[in-house]
Amino acid sequence: MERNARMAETQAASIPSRAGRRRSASAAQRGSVRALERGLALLEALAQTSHNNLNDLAQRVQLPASTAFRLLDTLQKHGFATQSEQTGQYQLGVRAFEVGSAFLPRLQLNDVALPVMKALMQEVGETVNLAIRDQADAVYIAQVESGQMLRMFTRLGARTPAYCSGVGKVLLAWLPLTNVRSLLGVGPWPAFSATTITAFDVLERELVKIRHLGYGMDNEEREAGVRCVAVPITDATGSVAAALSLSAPSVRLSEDRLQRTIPVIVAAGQKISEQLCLGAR
Amino acid sequence: MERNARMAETQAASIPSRAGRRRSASAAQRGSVRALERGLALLEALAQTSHNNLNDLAQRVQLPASTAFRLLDTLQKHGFATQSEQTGQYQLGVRAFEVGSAFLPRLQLNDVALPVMKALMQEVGETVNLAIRDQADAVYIAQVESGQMLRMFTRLGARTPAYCSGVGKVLLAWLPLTNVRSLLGVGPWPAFSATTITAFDVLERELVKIRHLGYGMDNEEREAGVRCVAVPITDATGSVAAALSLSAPSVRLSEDRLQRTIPVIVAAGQKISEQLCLGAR
DNA sequence: GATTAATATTTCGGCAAACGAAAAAATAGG
DNA sequence: CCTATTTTTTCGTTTGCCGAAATATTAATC
Repeated sequence: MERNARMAETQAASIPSRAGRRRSASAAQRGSVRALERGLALLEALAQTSHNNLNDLAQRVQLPASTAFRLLDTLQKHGFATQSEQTGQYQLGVRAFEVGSAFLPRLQLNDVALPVMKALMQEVGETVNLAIRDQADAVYIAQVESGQMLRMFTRLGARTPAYCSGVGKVLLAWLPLTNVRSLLGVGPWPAFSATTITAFDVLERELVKIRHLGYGMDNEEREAGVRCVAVPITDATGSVAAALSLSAPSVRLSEDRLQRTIPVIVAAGQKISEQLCLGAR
Repeated sequence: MERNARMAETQAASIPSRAGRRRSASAAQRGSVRALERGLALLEALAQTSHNNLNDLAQRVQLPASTAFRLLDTLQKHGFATQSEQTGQYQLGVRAFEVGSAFLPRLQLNDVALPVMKALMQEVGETVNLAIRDQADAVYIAQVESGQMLRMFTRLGARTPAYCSGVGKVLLAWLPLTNVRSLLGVGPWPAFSATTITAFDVLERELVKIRHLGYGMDNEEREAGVRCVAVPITDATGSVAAALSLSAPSVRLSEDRLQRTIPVIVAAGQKISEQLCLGAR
């Protein structure tokens, strides 16, 4: 509260004494370490595409080539980037992967969630995903793919807006409404399909419904032809830590089959939640 | 070649003109961006343990607390770190995971390797791993776990010395011997079990054997009671890009069963390699 | 609930360290 | 062989980082 107030003030008014420095294009955050910020920006740029030459990268992060070079060189020395010997192109390094991998054990994934997810996939025969929330997005952190020929493609670590996905809406549903508003803004948000929710009041009603039912649906809101059912995973403190979802092509997920499937997914979500509580010493 | 010569020279002789600066404790790499280096060090520190308070972190990366604070603050603003609201402890952020996840598609994992790995696991009923080499280590980048009660535990993204693992030795086997020497040094290397190879000449003979047979074994060299068979995966250029392995408790992997299993693994490796060639436009 | 201890955050002046323009070297293309 | 493009190095300038120390915050102890 007090903290938020102060931060907002700092960011908005910013540096009352010294007058002429704010308009420096890339809005140097107050108190941030620029060199690190730039390095991280390069890391993200490297993560986006796999073939990057120096000039492109420099352009994309808005830096002079020589500066980008020095930063990339540093990233490389520490294994966060590599440079192809022949083409000279830059790629993401293994160390980025190693460090990133250390993020997962947070939810006791392998021990708790994955076995249940596998069983669920077996029972229903469709792809099962686990996602957590980051700001206004859902980030997929685990998945068990169905053996079906036609199936959803979601890369691990991929991110999708919360307002238009099953997992996303579930992750928002138990948040105070004011938080939801400050995360998403008041809309309207871009539509990905005919059924995408783009207005705040519609989303609000949807979230109420999700809280009431205990599960959420994505009825082709992100992508035409794809439905999904999502349930919350709660941690030991009782707050929503993640969302479990089952997603399938609409053609395979008739209203009938859907209704029969929902209890199974809900049960799986509860099972994971319970085990998380137990595991929390 | 010419490039290597120059690099070696630069690294070895280094800074012929200016004399007195090299011994500055944390050996500031020539031409590296210090702030970024320090930030990356913090990122790695965050990846090692999940509960980190400021002072511990600062200590571990050898920085004054205020400096570490500023860097962590920057990491946090960009989502690479988070700070627990109540305890104030720092953790790795989702963005680190997202960025790291982008590393995997390099090997067309989901499309090519994983299906074959799944099939292999089904057929043999033991855990299957995929690893790549980074310097003198092997890093696990994919795995399909067996349903067995007793099974190997290897975290994705984990790293193991190359000289004492099946995948590691395979990843070394087709490297020029001089490279192997400069990567590993001349030994002796620490032993993890009774059978760990600790001397260079022993390893050298082992690598010759692996090249000859087309597969490598780890006979409890890393951990007592664990055997594994590993085969190389070659990319479109014909060089060894990764290693595929099957690992199992020795009690389940008798000499007899082992011999019958080897051809299956070799075939799986070849299948992945072939498909990688095709996929390389 | 006052006192102490431990830890997290902010301040601030000095100066190393990062910066970027420009030159040089390497590489590719014609 | 020359030109065009991209990568790498150099170097003088100054900015933005640094870290000691002050302050705020939280937890622990009596």
